[in-house]
Amino acid sequence: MSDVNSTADAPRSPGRPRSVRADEAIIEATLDLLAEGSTIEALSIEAIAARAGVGKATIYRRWPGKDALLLDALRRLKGVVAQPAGHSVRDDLVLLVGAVGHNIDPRAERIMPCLVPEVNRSPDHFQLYQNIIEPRRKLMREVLRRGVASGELRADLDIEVAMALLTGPMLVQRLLRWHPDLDDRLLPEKVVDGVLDGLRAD
Amino acid sequence: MSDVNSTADAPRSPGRPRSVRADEAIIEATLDLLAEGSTIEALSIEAIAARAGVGKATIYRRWPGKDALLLDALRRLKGVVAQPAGHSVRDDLVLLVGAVGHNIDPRAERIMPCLVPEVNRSPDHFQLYQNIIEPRRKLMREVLRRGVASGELRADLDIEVAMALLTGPMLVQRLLRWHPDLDDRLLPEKVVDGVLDGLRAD
DNA sequence: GGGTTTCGATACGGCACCGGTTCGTATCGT
DNA sequence: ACGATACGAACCGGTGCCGTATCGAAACCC
Repeated sequence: MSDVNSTADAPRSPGRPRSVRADEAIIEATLDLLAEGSTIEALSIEAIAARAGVGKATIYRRWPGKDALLLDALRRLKGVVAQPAGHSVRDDLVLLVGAVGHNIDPRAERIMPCLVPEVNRSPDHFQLYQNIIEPRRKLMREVLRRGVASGELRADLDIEVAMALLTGPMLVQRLLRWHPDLDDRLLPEKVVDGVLDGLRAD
Repeated sequence: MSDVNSTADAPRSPGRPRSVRADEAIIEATLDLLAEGSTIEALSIEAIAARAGVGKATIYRRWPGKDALLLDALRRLKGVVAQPAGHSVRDDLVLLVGAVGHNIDPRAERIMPCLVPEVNRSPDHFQLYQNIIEPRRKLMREVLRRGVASGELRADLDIEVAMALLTGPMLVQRLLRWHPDLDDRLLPEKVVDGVLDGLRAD
Protein backbone atom coordinates (compact mmCIF):
# COMPACT_ATOMS: atom_id res chain seq x y z
CA MET A 1 0.00 0.00 0.00
CA SER A 2 1.45 3.27 -1.02
CA ASP A 3 -0.84 5.30 1.15
CA VAL A 4 1.23 7.61 3.23
CA ASN A 5 -0.93 7.23 6.25
CA SER A 6 -0.52 3.52 6.41
CA THR A 7 -2.49 1.91 9.18
CA ALA A 8 -0.04 -0.93 9.43
CA ASP A 9 1.26 -2.19 12.75
CA ALA A 10 1.15 0.92 14.90
CA PRO A 11 4.72 1.87 15.69
CA ARG A 12 4.89 3.26 19.20
CA SER A 13 5.00 6.98 18.61
CA PRO A 14 6.78 8.80 21.36
CA GLY A 15 5.20 12.20 20.93
CA ARG A 16 1.88 13.66 19.96
CA PRO A 17 0.07 11.46 17.45
CA ARG A 18 -0.82 12.74 14.01
CA SER A 19 -4.27 14.22 13.86
CA VAL A 20 -6.54 11.95 11.86
CA ARG A 21 -8.80 14.93 11.52
CA ALA A 22 -6.05 16.80 9.71
CA ASP A 23 -5.45 13.85 7.41
CA GLU A 24 -9.05 13.82 6.37
CA ALA A 25 -9.33 17.57 6.11
CA ILE A 26 -6.34 17.78 3.79
CA ILE A 27 -7.63 15.13 1.42
CA GLU A 28 -11.09 16.59 1.45
CA ALA A 29 -9.80 20.07 0.79
CA THR A 30 -7.78 18.79 -2.14
CA LEU A 31 -10.77 17.11 -3.70
CA ASP A 32 -12.97 20.10 -3.02
CA LEU A 33 -10.58 22.48 -4.69
CA LEU A 34 -10.26 20.24 -7.70
CA ALA A 35 -14.01 19.87 -7.90
CA GLU A 36 -14.36 23.62 -7.86
CA GLY A 37 -12.38 23.82 -11.03
CA SER A 38 -8.82 24.31 -9.97
CA THR A 39 -6.36 22.91 -12.45
CA ILE A 40 -3.92 20.37 -11.18
CA GLU A 41 -1.02 22.68 -11.75
CA ALA A 42 -2.86 25.62 -10.30
CA LEU A 43 -3.49 23.66 -7.15
CA SER A 44 -1.09 24.79 -4.48
CA ILE A 45 -0.13 23.40 -1.14
CA GLU A 46 -0.89 26.80 0.24
CA ALA A 47 -4.44 26.77 -1.05
CA ILE A 48 -5.01 23.25 0.21
CA ALA A 49 -3.68 24.13 3.63
CA ALA A 50 -5.83 27.22 3.84
CA ARG A 51 -8.92 25.35 2.75
CA ALA A 52 -8.27 22.53 5.17
CA GLY A 53 -7.65 24.91 8.03
CA VAL A 54 -4.25 23.41 8.45
CA GLY A 55 -0.70 24.64 8.52
CA LYS A 56 1.40 23.97 5.47
CA ALA A 57 3.91 22.18 7.65
CA THR A 58 1.24 19.67 8.53
CA ILE A 59 0.97 18.77 4.88
CA TYR A 60 4.69 18.63 4.25
CA ARG A 61 5.00 16.38 7.25
CA ARG A 62 2.80 13.81 5.49
CA TRP A 63 3.58 14.11 1.82
CA PRO A 64 6.78 15.03 0.06
CA GLY A 65 4.98 17.19 -2.46
CA LYS A 66 1.88 18.00 -4.39
CA ASP A 67 2.04 14.95 -6.63
CA ALA A 68 2.08 12.44 -3.83
CA LEU A 69 -0.78 14.18 -2.11
CA LEU A 70 -2.81 14.24 -5.30
CA LEU A 71 -2.24 10.57 -5.84
CA ASP A 72 -3.62 9.73 -2.42
CA ALA A 73 -6.52 12.10 -2.85
CA LEU A 74 -7.58 10.77 -6.23
CA ARG A 75 -7.37 7.24 -4.98
CA ARG A 76 -10.35 8.18 -2.84
CA LEU A 77 -12.57 8.66 -5.86
CA LYS A 78 -12.10 5.25 -7.35
CA GLY A 79 -15.34 3.55 -6.41
CA VAL A 80 -15.92 -0.16 -6.26
CA VAL A 81 -16.12 -1.81 -9.63
CA ALA A 82 -19.68 -2.80 -10.39
CA GLN A 83 -20.17 -6.52 -10.73
CA PRO A 84 -22.38 -7.68 -13.58
CA ALA A 85 -25.05 -10.21 -12.67
CA GLY A 86 -24.20 -12.55 -15.49
CA HIS A 87 -27.70 -13.34 -16.69
CA SER A 88 -28.41 -11.28 -19.75
CA VAL A 89 -25.57 -9.83 -21.77
CA ARG A 90 -27.72 -6.86 -22.56
CA ASP A 91 -28.50 -6.14 -18.93
CA ASP A 92 -24.89 -6.59 -17.93
CA LEU A 93 -23.84 -4.13 -20.59
CA VAL A 94 -26.39 -1.62 -19.40
CA LEU A 95 -24.93 -1.91 -15.95
CA LEU A 96 -21.35 -1.52 -17.11
CA VAL A 97 -22.10 1.27 -19.54
CA GLY A 98 -23.96 3.09 -16.82
CA ALA A 99 -20.86 2.84 -14.68
CA VAL A 100 -18.63 4.44 -17.31
CA GLY A 101 -17.47 7.79 -16.10
CA HIS A 102 -19.63 7.36 -13.06
CA ASN A 103 -18.05 7.59 -9.65
CA ILE A 104 -19.44 7.34 -6.19
CA ASP A 105 -18.16 10.69 -5.11
CA PRO A 106 -20.19 13.37 -6.87
CA ARG A 107 -17.13 15.59 -6.95
CA ALA A 108 -15.53 13.19 -9.38
CA GLU A 109 -17.86 14.40 -12.06
CA ARG A 110 -16.29 17.82 -11.85
CA ILE A 111 -12.78 16.60 -11.24
CA MET A 112 -12.34 14.13 -14.05
CA PRO A 113 -12.57 16.67 -16.85
CA CYS A 114 -9.85 18.70 -15.19
CA LEU A 115 -7.54 15.73 -15.39
CA VAL A 116 -7.90 15.36 -19.12
CA PRO A 117 -5.11 17.76 -20.02
CA GLU A 118 -2.81 16.25 -17.46
CA VAL A 119 -3.44 12.76 -18.68
CA ASN A 120 -2.77 13.86 -22.22
CA ARG A 121 0.41 15.64 -21.33
CA SER A 122 2.21 13.27 -19.06
CA PRO A 123 2.85 9.68 -20.13
CA ASP A 124 3.07 8.71 -16.49
CA HIS A 125 -0.33 10.04 -15.68
CA PHE A 126 -1.67 8.49 -18.84
CA GLN A 127 -0.42 5.14 -17.73
CA LEU A 128 -1.80 5.64 -14.26
CA TYR A 129 -5.17 6.42 -15.71
CA GLN A 130 -5.07 3.39 -17.92
CA ASN A 131 -4.25 1.24 -14.91
CA ILE A 132 -7.24 2.56 -13.04
CA ILE A 133 -9.78 1.90 -15.76
CA GLU A 134 -8.31 -1.33 -17.00
CA PRO A 135 -10.21 -3.51 -14.52
CA ARG A 136 -13.48 -2.03 -15.69
CA ARG A 137 -12.54 -2.52 -19.30
CA LYS A 138 -11.60 -6.07 -18.62
CA LEU A 139 -14.99 -6.67 -17.12
CA MET A 140 -16.78 -5.40 -20.18
CA ARG A 141 -14.50 -7.36 -22.44
CA GLU A 142 -15.49 -10.54 -20.64
CA VAL A 143 -19.17 -9.80 -20.91
CA LEU A 144 -18.78 -9.22 -24.63
CA ARG A 145 -16.85 -12.42 -25.07
CA ARG A 146 -19.53 -14.24 -23.15
CA GLY A 147 -22.09 -12.81 -25.55
CA VAL A 148 -20.12 -14.01 -28.53
CA ALA A 149 -19.74 -17.47 -27.02
CA SER A 150 -23.43 -17.73 -26.23
CA GLY A 151 -24.37 -16.62 -29.70
CA GLU A 152 -26.07 -13.48 -28.52
CA LEU A 153 -23.50 -11.36 -30.31
CA ARG A 154 -22.00 -11.69 -33.78
CA ALA A 155 -19.24 -14.23 -34.00
CA ASP A 156 -16.95 -11.88 -35.88
CA LEU A 157 -17.30 -9.13 -33.29
CA ASP A 158 -14.29 -6.86 -32.83
CA ILE A 159 -14.21 -6.61 -29.06
CA GLU A 160 -12.14 -3.45 -28.85
CA VAL A 161 -14.27 -1.59 -31.35
CA ALA A 162 -17.38 -2.78 -29.60
CA MET A 163 -16.12 -1.39 -26.32
CA ALA A 164 -15.41 1.90 -27.99
CA LEU A 165 -18.93 1.98 -29.37
CA LEU A 166 -20.42 1.31 -25.97
CA THR A 167 -18.29 3.47 -23.73
CA GLY A 168 -17.63 6.39 -26.08
CA PRO A 169 -21.10 7.88 -26.06
CA MET A 170 -21.41 7.65 -22.30
CA LEU A 171 -18.02 9.08 -21.63
CA VAL A 172 -18.50 11.99 -23.96
CA GLN A 173 -21.80 12.72 -22.34
CA ARG A 174 -20.50 12.50 -18.78
CA LEU A 175 -17.25 14.29 -19.47
CA LEU A 176 -18.21 16.93 -21.98
CA ARG A 177 -21.99 17.07 -21.93
CA TRP A 178 -21.47 17.02 -25.64
CA HIS A 179 -25.17 16.47 -26.30
CA PRO A 180 -26.73 18.86 -23.83
CA ASP A 181 -30.28 17.57 -24.23
CA LEU A 182 -29.77 13.90 -23.61
CA ASP A 183 -30.96 12.43 -20.35
CA ASP A 184 -28.09 10.92 -18.41
CA ARG A 185 -30.20 8.39 -16.58
CA LEU A 186 -31.81 6.84 -19.61
CA LEU A 187 -28.73 6.99 -21.78
CA PRO A 188 -27.10 3.69 -20.78
CA GLU A 189 -30.13 1.71 -21.89
CA LYS A 190 -30.49 3.65 -25.08
CA VAL A 191 -26.84 3.31 -25.92
CA VAL A 192 -26.72 -0.40 -25.32
CA ASP A 193 -29.92 -1.11 -27.20
CA GLY A 194 -28.95 1.21 -30.02
CA VAL A 195 -25.55 -0.34 -30.46
CA LEU A 196 -26.82 -3.87 -30.11
CA ASP A 197 -29.61 -3.51 -32.63
CA GLY A 198 -27.91 -1.12 -34.99
CA LEU A 199 -29.34 1.84 -36.78
CA ARG A 200 -30.06 0.15 -40.05
CA ALA A 201 -33.59 -0.67 -40.99
CA ASP A 202 -34.32 -4.34 -40.71
CA MET B 1 -17.11 39.75 -37.81
CA SER B 2 -15.75 39.93 -34.34
CA ASP B 3 -12.16 39.61 -35.42
CA VAL B 4 -10.19 42.41 -33.92
CA ASN B 5 -8.15 42.88 -37.02
CA SER B 6 -11.12 43.44 -39.25
CA THR B 7 -10.24 43.97 -42.88
CA ALA B 8 -13.32 46.04 -43.43
CA ASP B 9 -13.24 49.28 -45.37
CA ALA B 10 -9.74 50.53 -44.69
CA PRO B 11 -9.96 53.77 -42.79
CA ARG B 12 -7.04 55.89 -43.93
CA SER B 13 -4.64 55.57 -41.05
CA PRO B 14 -2.42 58.56 -40.73
CA GLY B 15 0.62 56.88 -39.28
CA ARG B 16 2.47 53.63 -39.59
CA PRO B 17 0.17 50.73 -40.37
CA ARG B 18 -0.16 47.79 -38.05
CA SER B 19 2.26 45.04 -38.83
CA VAL B 20 0.41 42.08 -40.27
CA ARG B 21 3.47 40.09 -39.42
CA ALA B 22 3.02 40.91 -35.76
CA ASP B 23 -0.64 39.94 -35.95
CA GLU B 24 0.26 36.57 -37.29
CA ALA B 25 3.17 36.06 -34.92
CA ILE B 26 1.02 36.75 -31.88
CA ILE B 27 -1.70 34.33 -32.90
CA GLU B 28 0.83 31.68 -33.82
CA ALA B 29 2.69 32.09 -30.56
CA THR B 30 -0.54 31.72 -28.64
CA LEU B 31 -1.43 28.50 -30.42
CA ASP B 32 2.08 27.18 -30.07
CA LEU B 33 2.15 27.76 -26.35
CA LEU B 34 -1.21 26.11 -25.91
CA ALA B 35 -0.13 23.19 -28.04
CA GLU B 36 2.94 22.78 -25.90
CA GLY B 37 0.78 22.13 -22.93
CA SER B 38 0.23 25.47 -21.32
CA THR B 39 -3.04 25.73 -19.53
CA ILE B 40 -5.34 28.49 -20.57
CA GLU B 41 -5.04 30.13 -17.20
CA ALA B 42 -1.28 29.65 -17.11
CA LEU B 43 -0.96 31.38 -20.44
CA SER B 44 0.32 34.90 -19.93
CA ILE B 45 0.47 37.88 -22.20
CA GLU B 46 4.08 38.19 -21.22
CA ALA B 47 4.88 34.69 -22.43
CA ILE B 48 3.01 35.18 -25.67
CA ALA B 49 4.83 38.42 -26.37
CA ALA B 50 8.18 36.84 -25.68
CA ARG B 51 7.42 33.85 -27.86
CA ALA B 52 6.14 36.02 -30.69
CA GLY B 53 9.13 38.34 -30.54
CA VAL B 54 6.81 41.21 -29.90
CA GLY B 55 6.43 43.90 -27.30
CA LYS B 56 3.63 43.50 -24.85
CA ALA B 57 2.30 46.87 -25.93
CA THR B 58 1.84 45.51 -29.42
CA ILE B 59 -0.55 42.94 -28.02
CA TYR B 60 -2.42 45.33 -25.78
CA ARG B 61 -2.80 47.63 -28.76
CA ARG B 62 -4.81 44.90 -30.51
CA TRP B 63 -6.67 43.02 -27.82
CA PRO B 64 -8.08 44.20 -24.52
CA GLY B 65 -6.96 41.11 -22.69
CA LYS B 66 -6.10 37.45 -22.72
CA ASP B 67 -9.63 36.25 -23.31
CA ALA B 68 -10.18 38.25 -26.47
CA LEU B 69 -6.86 37.16 -27.85
CA LEU B 70 -7.60 33.54 -27.11
CA LEU B 71 -10.93 33.79 -28.84
CA ASP B 72 -9.32 35.03 -32.01
CA ALA B 73 -6.57 32.47 -31.82
CA LEU B 74 -8.87 29.52 -31.34
CA ARG B 75 -11.03 30.67 -34.20
CA ARG B 76 -8.05 29.83 -36.36
CA LEU B 77 -8.31 26.15 -35.56
CA LYS B 78 -11.86 25.73 -36.74
CA GLY B 79 -11.36 24.15 -40.14
CA VAL B 80 -13.85 24.12 -42.94
CA VAL B 81 -16.85 21.92 -42.33
CA ALA B 82 -16.63 18.81 -44.48
CA GLN B 83 -19.44 18.54 -46.98
CA PRO B 84 -21.00 15.09 -47.40
CA ALA B 85 -21.39 13.90 -50.96
CA GLY B 86 -24.99 12.87 -50.50
CA HIS B 87 -24.88 9.52 -52.26
CA SER B 88 -24.69 6.83 -49.62
CA VAL B 89 -25.75 7.53 -46.09
CA ARG B 90 -23.13 5.14 -44.90
CA ASP B 91 -20.33 6.90 -46.78
CA ASP B 92 -21.51 10.31 -45.68
CA LEU B 93 -21.50 9.15 -42.09
CA VAL B 94 -17.99 7.80 -42.46
CA LEU B 95 -16.91 11.20 -43.72
CA LEU B 96 -18.61 13.11 -40.93
CA VAL B 97 -17.53 10.73 -38.20
CA GLY B 98 -13.99 10.96 -39.49
CA ALA B 99 -14.22 14.73 -39.12
CA VAL B 100 -15.26 14.55 -35.48
CA GLY B 101 -12.52 15.94 -33.32
CA HIS B 102 -10.38 16.32 -36.39
CA ASN B 103 -8.95 19.72 -37.17
CA ILE B 104 -6.77 20.95 -39.97
CA ASP B 105 -4.18 22.39 -37.68
CA PRO B 106 -2.24 19.55 -36.05
CA ARG B 107 -1.80 21.67 -32.97
CA ALA B 108 -5.51 21.40 -32.34
CA GLU B 109 -5.04 17.82 -31.31
CA ARG B 110 -2.98 18.95 -28.36
CA ILE B 111 -4.98 22.05 -27.63
CA MET B 112 -8.49 20.70 -27.55
CA PRO B 113 -8.00 18.49 -24.50
CA CYS B 114 -6.69 21.48 -22.59
CA LEU B 115 -9.94 23.28 -23.22
CA VAL B 116 -12.06 20.58 -21.67
CA PRO B 117 -11.83 21.91 -18.14
CA GLU B 118 -12.46 25.44 -19.29
CA VAL B 119 -15.54 24.43 -21.23
CA ASN B 120 -16.84 22.53 -18.25
CA ARG B 121 -16.24 25.40 -15.87
CA SER B 122 -17.54 28.40 -17.67
CA PRO B 123 -21.05 28.46 -19.10
CA ASP B 124 -19.93 31.11 -21.56
CA HIS B 125 -17.20 28.93 -22.94
CA PHE B 126 -19.54 25.99 -22.97
CA GLN B 127 -21.97 27.94 -25.08
CA LEU B 128 -19.20 29.11 -27.35
CA TYR B 129 -18.09 25.55 -27.87
CA GLN B 130 -21.60 24.43 -28.62
CA ASN B 131 -21.94 27.19 -31.19
CA ILE B 132 -18.79 26.05 -32.93
CA ILE B 133 -19.76 22.41 -33.24
CA GLU B 134 -23.44 22.97 -33.89
CA PRO B 135 -23.02 23.33 -37.68
CA ARG B 136 -21.27 19.99 -37.84
CA ARG B 137 -23.91 18.36 -35.71
CA LYS B 138 -26.61 19.81 -37.89
CA LEU B 139 -24.95 18.27 -40.90
CA MET B 140 -24.94 14.84 -39.36
CA ARG B 141 -28.50 15.24 -38.22
CA GLU B 142 -29.55 15.92 -41.78
CA VAL B 143 -27.71 12.91 -43.11
CA LEU B 144 -29.43 10.73 -40.53
CA ARG B 145 -32.82 12.16 -41.36
CA ARG B 146 -32.13 11.51 -45.01
CA GLY B 147 -31.34 7.92 -44.17
CA VAL B 148 -34.58 7.55 -42.29
CA ALA B 149 -36.55 9.07 -45.13
CA SER B 150 -34.91 6.83 -47.70
CA GLY B 151 -35.56 3.77 -45.63
CA GLU B 152 -31.91 3.03 -45.11
CA LEU B 153 -32.26 3.63 -41.39
CA ARG B 154 -34.94 2.52 -38.97
CA ALA B 155 -38.00 4.67 -39.03
CA ASP B 156 -38.12 4.98 -35.25
CA LEU B 157 -34.53 6.20 -35.02
CA ASP B 158 -33.74 8.58 -32.18
CA ILE B 159 -31.57 11.08 -34.01
CA GLU B 160 -29.87 12.53 -30.95
CA VAL B 161 -28.98 9.14 -29.53
CA ALA B 162 -27.75 8.02 -32.92
CA MET B 163 -25.43 11.00 -33.11
CA ALA B 164 -24.11 10.20 -29.67
CA LEU B 165 -23.45 6.64 -30.77
CA LEU B 166 -21.56 7.79 -33.83
CA THR B 167 -19.56 10.70 -32.50
CA GLY B 168 -18.87 9.44 -28.98
CA PRO B 169 -16.38 6.72 -29.85
CA MET B 170 -14.42 8.94 -32.22
CA LEU B 171 -14.31 11.85 -29.83
CA VAL B 172 -13.16 9.75 -26.94
CA GLN B 173 -10.47 8.27 -29.10
CA ARG B 174 -9.23 11.58 -30.46
CA LEU B 175 -9.50 13.44 -27.20
CA LEU B 176 -8.48 10.88 -24.64
CA ARG B 177 -6.89 8.05 -26.59
CA TRP B 178 -9.13 6.03 -24.35
CA HIS B 179 -8.46 2.84 -26.28
CA PRO B 180 -4.74 3.08 -26.90
CA ASP B 181 -4.58 0.25 -29.41
CA LEU B 182 -7.21 1.32 -31.88
CA ASP B 183 -6.14 2.67 -35.23
CA ASP B 184 -7.34 6.21 -35.74
CA ARG B 185 -7.48 6.00 -39.50
CA LEU B 186 -9.65 2.92 -39.72
CA LEU B 187 -11.85 3.82 -36.80
CA PRO B 188 -14.44 5.96 -38.62
CA GLU B 189 -15.36 3.11 -40.94
CA LYS B 190 -15.45 0.60 -38.14
CA VAL B 191 -17.56 2.84 -35.95
CA VAL B 192 -20.10 3.60 -38.64
CA ASP B 193 -20.39 0.02 -39.81
CA GLY B 194 -20.52 -1.26 -36.26
CA VAL B 195 -23.23 1.14 -35.22
CA LEU B 196 -25.23 0.68 -38.39
CA ASP B 197 -25.23 -3.09 -38.28
CA GLY B 198 -25.33 -3.53 -34.55
CA LEU B 199 -23.52 -6.02 -32.42
CA ARG B 200 -26.26 -8.55 -32.14
CA ALA B 201 -26.01 -11.75 -34.04
CA ASP B 202 -28.34 -11.84 -37.00
C1' DG C 1 10.35 67.05 -44.68
C1' DG C 2 6.71 67.14 -41.08
C1' DG C 3 3.22 64.81 -38.64
C1' DT C 4 1.48 60.59 -37.00
C1' DT C 5 1.31 56.08 -35.66
C1' DT C 6 3.43 51.58 -34.74
C1' DC C 7 7.41 48.96 -33.95
C1' DG C 8 10.29 46.11 -30.40
C1' DA C 9 12.45 46.71 -26.12
C1' DT C 10 12.80 47.75 -21.59
C1' DA C 11 11.59 49.41 -17.18
C1' DC C 12 8.42 50.19 -13.57
C1' DG C 13 5.36 49.68 -9.40
C1' DG C 14 2.52 46.82 -7.61
C1' DC C 15 0.45 42.78 -6.57
C1' DA C 16 -0.41 37.98 -5.71
C1' DC C 17 1.14 33.77 -4.66
C1' DC C 18 4.11 29.95 -3.60
C1' DG C 19 7.40 26.74 -1.40
C1' DG C 20 9.58 25.62 2.73
C1' DT C 21 11.05 26.87 7.36
C1' DT C 22 10.70 28.74 11.91
C1' DC C 23 8.21 29.58 16.25
C1' DG C 24 5.49 29.22 20.23
C1' DT C 25 1.93 26.22 21.74
C1' DA C 26 -0.79 21.92 22.34
C1' DT C 27 -0.97 17.01 23.03
C1' DC C 28 0.71 12.76 23.58
C1' DG C 29 3.54 8.48 26.19
C1' DT C 30 6.02 7.46 30.21
C1' DA D 1 6.75 16.48 35.15
C1' DC D 2 9.45 15.69 31.03
C1' DG D 3 10.83 14.74 26.48
C1' DA D 4 9.12 14.14 22.08
C1' DT D 5 6.34 15.08 18.49
C1' DA D 6 2.55 17.52 15.94
C1' DC D 7 -0.09 21.57 15.65
C1' DG D 8 -1.49 26.21 13.23
C1' DA D 9 0.26 30.67 12.23
C1' DA D 10 3.45 33.62 10.71
C1' DC D 11 7.52 34.60 8.15
C1' DC D 12 10.94 34.90 4.32
C1' DG D 13 12.90 34.94 -0.19
C1' DG D 14 11.75 34.47 -4.63
C1' DT D 15 8.99 34.35 -8.95
C1' DG D 16 5.89 35.77 -12.22
C1' DC D 17 2.53 38.63 -14.09
C1' DC D 18 -0.14 42.73 -15.31
C1' DG D 19 -0.87 46.89 -17.45
C1' DT D 20 1.36 51.21 -18.39
C1' DA D 21 4.94 54.21 -19.75
C1' DT D 22 8.81 55.49 -22.21
C1' DC D 23 12.32 55.18 -25.72
C1' DG D 24 14.61 55.57 -30.34
C1' DA D 25 13.76 53.77 -34.75
C1' DA D 26 10.82 52.79 -38.53
C1' DA D 27 6.96 53.14 -41.73
C1' DC D 28 3.37 55.43 -43.64
C1' DC D 29 0.53 59.83 -45.80
C1' DC D 30 0.57 64.34 -47.47
